[in-house]
Amino acid sequence: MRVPALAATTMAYHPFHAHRAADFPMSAFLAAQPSFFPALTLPPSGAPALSLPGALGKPLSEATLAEAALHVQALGQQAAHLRPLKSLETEDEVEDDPKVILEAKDLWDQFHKLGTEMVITKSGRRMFPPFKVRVNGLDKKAKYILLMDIVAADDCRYKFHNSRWMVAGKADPEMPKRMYIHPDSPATGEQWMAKAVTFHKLKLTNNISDKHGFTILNSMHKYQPRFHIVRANDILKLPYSTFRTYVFPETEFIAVTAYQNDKITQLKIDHNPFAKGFRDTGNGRREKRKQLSLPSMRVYDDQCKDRDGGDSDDSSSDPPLVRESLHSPLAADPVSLHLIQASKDDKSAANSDQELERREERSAAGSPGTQGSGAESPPAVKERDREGGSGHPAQRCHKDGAPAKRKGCVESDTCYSGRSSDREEGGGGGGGGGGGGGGGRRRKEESSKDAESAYSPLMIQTESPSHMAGYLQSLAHSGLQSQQFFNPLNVGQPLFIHPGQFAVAPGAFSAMATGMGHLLASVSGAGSLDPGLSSVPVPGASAPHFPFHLSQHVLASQGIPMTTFGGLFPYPYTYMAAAAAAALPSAAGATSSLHRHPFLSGGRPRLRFNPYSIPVSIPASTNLLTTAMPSALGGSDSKLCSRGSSPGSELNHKSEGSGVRTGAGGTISPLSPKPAAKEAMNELQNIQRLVSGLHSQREASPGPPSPK
Amino acid sequence: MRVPALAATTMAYHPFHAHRAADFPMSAFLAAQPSFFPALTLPPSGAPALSLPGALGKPLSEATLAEAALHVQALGQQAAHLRPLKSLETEDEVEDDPKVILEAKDLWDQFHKLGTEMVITKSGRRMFPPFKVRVNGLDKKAKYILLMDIVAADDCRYKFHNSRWMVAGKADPEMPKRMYIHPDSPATGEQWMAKAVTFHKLKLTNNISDKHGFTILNSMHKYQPRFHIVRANDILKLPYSTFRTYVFPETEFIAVTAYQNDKITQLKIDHNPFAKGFRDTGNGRREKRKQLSLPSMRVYDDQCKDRDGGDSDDSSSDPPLVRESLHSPLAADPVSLHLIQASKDDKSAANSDQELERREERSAAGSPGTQGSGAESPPAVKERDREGGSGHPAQRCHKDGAPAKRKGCVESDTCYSGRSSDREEGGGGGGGGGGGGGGGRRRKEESSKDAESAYSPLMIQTESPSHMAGYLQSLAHSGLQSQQFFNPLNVGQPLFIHPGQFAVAPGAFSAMATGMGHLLASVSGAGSLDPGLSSVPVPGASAPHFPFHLSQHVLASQGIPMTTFGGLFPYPYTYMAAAAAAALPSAAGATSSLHRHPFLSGGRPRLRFNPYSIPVSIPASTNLLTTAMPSALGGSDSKLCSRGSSPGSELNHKSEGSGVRTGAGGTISPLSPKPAAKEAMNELQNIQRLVSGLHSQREASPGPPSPK
DNA sequence: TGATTTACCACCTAGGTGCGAAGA
DNA sequence: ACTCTTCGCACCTAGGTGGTAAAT
Repeated sequence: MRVPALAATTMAYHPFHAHRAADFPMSAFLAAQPSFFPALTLPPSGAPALSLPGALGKPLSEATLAEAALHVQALGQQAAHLRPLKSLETEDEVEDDPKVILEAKDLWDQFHKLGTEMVITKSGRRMFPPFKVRVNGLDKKAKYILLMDIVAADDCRYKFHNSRWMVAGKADPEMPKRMYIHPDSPATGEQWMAKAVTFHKLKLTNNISDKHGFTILNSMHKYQPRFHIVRANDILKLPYSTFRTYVFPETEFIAVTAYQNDKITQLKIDHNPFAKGFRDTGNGRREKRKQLSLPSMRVYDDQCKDRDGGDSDDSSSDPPLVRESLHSPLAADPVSLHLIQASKDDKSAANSDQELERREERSAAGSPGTQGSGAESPPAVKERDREGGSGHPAQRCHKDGAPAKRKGCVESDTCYSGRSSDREEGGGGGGGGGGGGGGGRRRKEESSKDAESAYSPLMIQTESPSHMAGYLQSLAHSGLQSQQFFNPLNVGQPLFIHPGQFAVAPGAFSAMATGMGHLLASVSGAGSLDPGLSSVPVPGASAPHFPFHLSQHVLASQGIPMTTFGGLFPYPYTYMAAAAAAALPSAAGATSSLHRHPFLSGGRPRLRFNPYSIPVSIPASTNLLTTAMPSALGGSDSKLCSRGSSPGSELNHKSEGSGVRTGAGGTISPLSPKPAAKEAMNELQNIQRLVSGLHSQREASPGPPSPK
Repeated sequence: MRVPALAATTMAYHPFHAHRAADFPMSAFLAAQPSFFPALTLPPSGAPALSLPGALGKPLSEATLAEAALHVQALGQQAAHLRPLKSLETEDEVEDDPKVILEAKDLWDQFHKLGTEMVITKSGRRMFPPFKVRVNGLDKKAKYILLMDIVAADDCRYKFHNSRWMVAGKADPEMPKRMYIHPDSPATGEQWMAKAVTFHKLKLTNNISDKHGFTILNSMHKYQPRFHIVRANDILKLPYSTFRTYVFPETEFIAVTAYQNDKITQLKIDHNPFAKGFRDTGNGRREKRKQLSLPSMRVYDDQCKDRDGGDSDDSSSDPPLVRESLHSPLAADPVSLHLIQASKDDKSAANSDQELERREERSAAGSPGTQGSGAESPPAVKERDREGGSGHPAQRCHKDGAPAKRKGCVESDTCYSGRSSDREEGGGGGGGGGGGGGGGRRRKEESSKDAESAYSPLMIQTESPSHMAGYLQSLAHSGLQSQQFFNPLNVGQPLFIHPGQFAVAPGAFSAMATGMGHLLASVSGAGSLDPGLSSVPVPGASAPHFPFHLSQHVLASQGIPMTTFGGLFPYPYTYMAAAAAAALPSAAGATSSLHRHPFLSGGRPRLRFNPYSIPVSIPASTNLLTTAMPSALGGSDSKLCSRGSSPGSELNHKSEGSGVRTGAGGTISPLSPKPAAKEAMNELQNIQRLVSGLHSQREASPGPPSPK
């Protein structure tokens, strides 16, 4: 147990890319890299529920940042150090150190291996493996707002051909993405930690005219869900707050209007209670899917009825998640077993009783077949940071093949996590190793430019009402139902450990996160690559549009057009940080980052903005600047995590041999605050351009991010 | 249209009655009287969405109060004056003037006429006519918390014998009642006003060990739902905020474990979509209820699918409400028709477009059979107030029979709104006039004592966190689902007009409400009586228990024991004001009041407190003091509103002849602040007694309240 | 025996699923 | 042909209703 695998992440700058009218690909960039801005990811192993100062909102000097980064780096290599560091005081008077665990990680992994597909319909469709996480390490009394959004994972459009996902051209323009604020927000850390936080209310649609506030996606495009934690007691303060973003690569998916991969269909039918009618239980379910002998029926919903305490989010009808590894033949992959086992091991943040209970449940119910014995050596990750410094490669391969960069598509037939149609396809038992797609081929499309340190790590905690207030008020947290089901055992445990939990100078991490840190390192569990980091502070936005999406249903019911949100952003600067996710075996390799305003500000109805877009009213005149992470780092990854790996299609598919857990060779990506500033400026300008109708097409600039 | 009927209410002091261990009957008192503390009720007719200063929390001199009262009085007689008064500045910088309309009032009326029954089950049961209101007059930007609770309506236990509800003894001890905070709270006035606010998530149960946070009621006991509006941007501030309470007498009901009155059963089946399976639609519904020929099927759910915009509250499965008068034979009561018509008339707060739209819908969809032509001469009500002044009888008989006092039960076979088993029982068309119960017999059980103005209109807006914070945090507004259905036409329109909308000295009314005003007059629509008013400031409570019930489901899911709430109250003083509800024909005669902490503080598990109970730690040594409203005022009422009227069983059952609309002879009840003060003191003492285990039995003191 | 209370059930409403035919 | 998209459906999950019969 306790694989001390840590991956230090570095910063990467991605050129601001405006290939879509009024659509800021920012989100896409971030999504492209499993890890975003500065953030630390550590294996939960041995990490008790640290309540270290996760101070937010304080600017930090670069020097401090550097130190912090170093600290992180050091820590990143020895998770054991986490505990002793715990005794630091926070700046914000609030001690938190969020740790996020993806629920039903094994189920997600099963889908991920096949190439997850999510149906999008006009009327809105839920995600099937429900996006559900458990959060620990929050300050009990402090209030938090939890959100999630779904951003483009790359620039490609796909097609499912010959049982494989192939890149089918460049991505279509993205509709502005919305931040889905968990209906229980804001709530105290204690409340959030009391139960799993689910977002099953979030619905996906392909209806660009959707009035419900659902997330509009493009069919046949790849997306990456993201989870954000913001310490704020009022949604009105969201814009001025620091975001801690967590990305679980295994939740990546391709939006479809109809399932393409029969295996995915079968997996959905096998695990989604609502599709029970299609199971081969003797009843007359539809034809099709006969070939795939799927003896493992009802694995998902059995023993899943909500445990007491239910989960959060609202509504009632949310099917229970698989508590542990499924015995479905598709899940019999050896790799799965290993990962699952690991999951059981990671016991980070074992402070709360409930957490302990959860663990116990997990262990007790653990499915023998899928869980091996934890303690695989996690990938040793290196971290290097600071402005202009060389990048630190964030290891990441937590059961996945070639991580690499995402952005950019090669219009070839490179398969997307094609899935080992051959492997583990057969029936019951353990499947073969990594099957599937093309080799780990990756491209660095993001052109990294250096921006002048035009702005310093300014952490403008603007508390002024601003014009946004109006929008906010009209939305103000609208309570929705709290979920009552879903209480599966914690299968996947996030390996991410927030910087706050490290004993760096008080507030160091927070400062980084809020102001310009961007130095946080992320620990990648299995030697996964793509430690892409990007920090994109955007100066001078002053538009009043409220980019948050409080609640799809609520808004819809209130007749509040989603278009009300989005629009120009009222901040002088916006930061976005990304860190490689820790990918310890079994732990949900969440990629997290600290940044500000990760949401889109897609105001004008027709002008589409990505969640990270921040239209500003500054005279347009420059070009984009984005730091690209070394996407082709996956050398070692290829071995352990190789799998389909077309330029834009190999995030984390199919976990391979057990070797995954051992940090594959890591590449170092640059991690410095300055570049971020420059980038911000550039982004701003870019935004300007976009706003003014000038759509610049982002070009892929291969090569690792240039640290400045 | 626009029946200018106005009823001025006066204050009545009811003796504090402690017939139940640790249970403060305060709530019962309030519930007993349709009107509570100082508050104004005015017909919405001609009253555009006034945004008058509804300043809260400012003390006012008695002189001012007197003036205000006079003003109110004058206004009460001429609704037209309302508009000009609108241009006053508020003290709180917030302008609001809440007006509440009960949705599906006609349906409620139908039930009320028969004697509404609500099933309570171990697993929790919703209320059927869903408690749903529309709110107007709120400050668009200010944030409000909306709540509701259900308090005992009297001291009796009932039994259904010979098709009649008879008093069957004294009430059993009440379990602590919880405040059900609407899950969307806090939200802006704009949000609240955008759609109907429903509380269908609130569930009733008879399981005293309920862990879901449902409202625990005693079977065979009568209850009165109440609605509260609190201007506060944080639930944490609830304890220190002013409550504006609205009571809709027609929502009174008797809790049962199984329906007693077949007519009620049939009405439920006819209108509750979920009971559609029991309708006589040829299908094989259960036997029984064959006798009641009920041709009006599906009246409720037809054309009721939620209009866009849905209603608020959460969850999804909330059946739509009848938009207008139902054509069910049971609804054919002539009185109903009249009232309904009136309801259509009141257009107060016609400022918002949506409001206008609603009205249009209402008119358009109005059911001919049940709605007559508005413009019935509203009951001219007289109001007299001021300290020690003679009481002003709040006319109230809004389709109901003898209002009278509630508290106290006569263990005889006096029938409870027995209902006109004979009348309108027959079939389809319009029914007869008021059928039913016994004559308007009422008793003044509350002994009115004069208390020295020991305390002044203190409006302690305690903003300190207090110990309650802890509880609050653990509860903090938990978002629940927003409702998506229910969008019937606005059938019932509240006649209540908050004092704030009158042009008295700025803050005058608010002061009254918050501090000790207790002078607010309430306009009672139909010459109903029971203008009972009671103000009960309770000094020196300091317990930390949090009496709020954020969300049943949420709390339950979070495993937060409801017992956490309740307990001693952390305020030095608590005021409760009651005003007679305006009972214009058709308008939902909501009784409203301004007061603080209307919720219970029932801390000790076994010691039950009523919502208004405020255990204090002051040395016990005095006796109760409650101002009793002239319950026997109903001379004219008897004629118009007579109906079953056993001491504790004749709140508002069966609307009688059309005369209801014309202010029946009004009796004047005393309305003065001083008495209130005294009462407060007495109540305090009473509380003391209760806390110390001394249970004093309240005795009915006949006769109108003795103003000081 | 009679008054209530419970547990269980059939029947509904709501709405989440993938299927499969029909479009585009 | 193909590749997607759309729409109505059958089948489920969730859970709200009163009936019924048994229990209290």
